[in-house]
Amino acid sequence: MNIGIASEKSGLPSKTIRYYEDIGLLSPARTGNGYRDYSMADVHRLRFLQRSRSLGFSVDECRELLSLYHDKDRESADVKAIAEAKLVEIDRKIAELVGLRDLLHHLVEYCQGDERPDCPIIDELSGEGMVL
Amino acid sequence: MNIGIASEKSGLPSKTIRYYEDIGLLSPARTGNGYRDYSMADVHRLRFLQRSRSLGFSVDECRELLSLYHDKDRESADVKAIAEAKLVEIDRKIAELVGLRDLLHHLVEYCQGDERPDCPIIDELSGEGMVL
DNA sequence: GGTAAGGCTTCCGGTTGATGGAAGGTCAAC
DNA sequence: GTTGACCTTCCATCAACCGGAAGCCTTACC
Repeated sequence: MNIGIASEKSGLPSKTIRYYEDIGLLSPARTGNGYRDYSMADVHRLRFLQRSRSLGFSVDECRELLSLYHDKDRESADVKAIAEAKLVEIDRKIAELVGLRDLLHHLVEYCQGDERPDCPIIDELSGEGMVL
Repeated sequence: MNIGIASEKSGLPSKTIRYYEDIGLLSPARTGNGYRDYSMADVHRLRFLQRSRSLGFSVDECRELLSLYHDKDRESADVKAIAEAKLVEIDRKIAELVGLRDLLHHLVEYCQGDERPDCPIIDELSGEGMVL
């Protein structure tokens, strides 16, 4: 199957699929004319990558998950550890963003948003604010 | 004042300060020996940048905020609009991450995390899961 | 047989926001 | 006079791709 079809089936752009091949995440067969030829197993692998990436795993983590996926003797604890680390990281990111939002929200509320030049947001950024 | 001092005073690494100059965010004077020579106004500008970036504004948004900062006739509404757009974006990012966390959390809870190979996380990623 | 469209190939460059390092000039102290 | 800290420029690298150019391959249509 050509890359266009693999792209449709996996939900990944062709560009991304070639990129994943470049960095060694898969190596499809080639037909006589030099076209890449994807098997169903390749597509499966691509979908795995698409799902993992959309769950926030980095490409390197995906690489690790893929090797665990193919390791029939894997221990589920190994997979769980990766997922839990990711969870902690996501929680940290959320907390950081919430803090950011609260601060920004506070500033926006205090800003009149009219035609006058007084602006607590600018004051804050310039170091003359009362919040930070 | 040399870049090292400006770095200390602004809280930005020297590398970053030079980078900001490269992309046209400031242009300090030079002394006879070719060293950059920062004024207090430069340092003020750098702190403004440091604060804006840490509030999640992109470099281009910082550029815009800086020009509003120096525009004595600015309307606070202009600044507020930028901040509000950023707020919406941050909220969207938070919602996305929360969704991600919930899903991942769900998977981690269902995973035994023992020495056996059965793993709902891998099942999910491989498309054999029950959640997605 | 010609040709036009669309899909495929490789390769190169750009994105964002810096960061690391090499090679070399400068300055202050001992 | 030489060490060490600081400064300069330039070039490369990171993640995870995306866009586009130049050039094959295949298929359809006349």
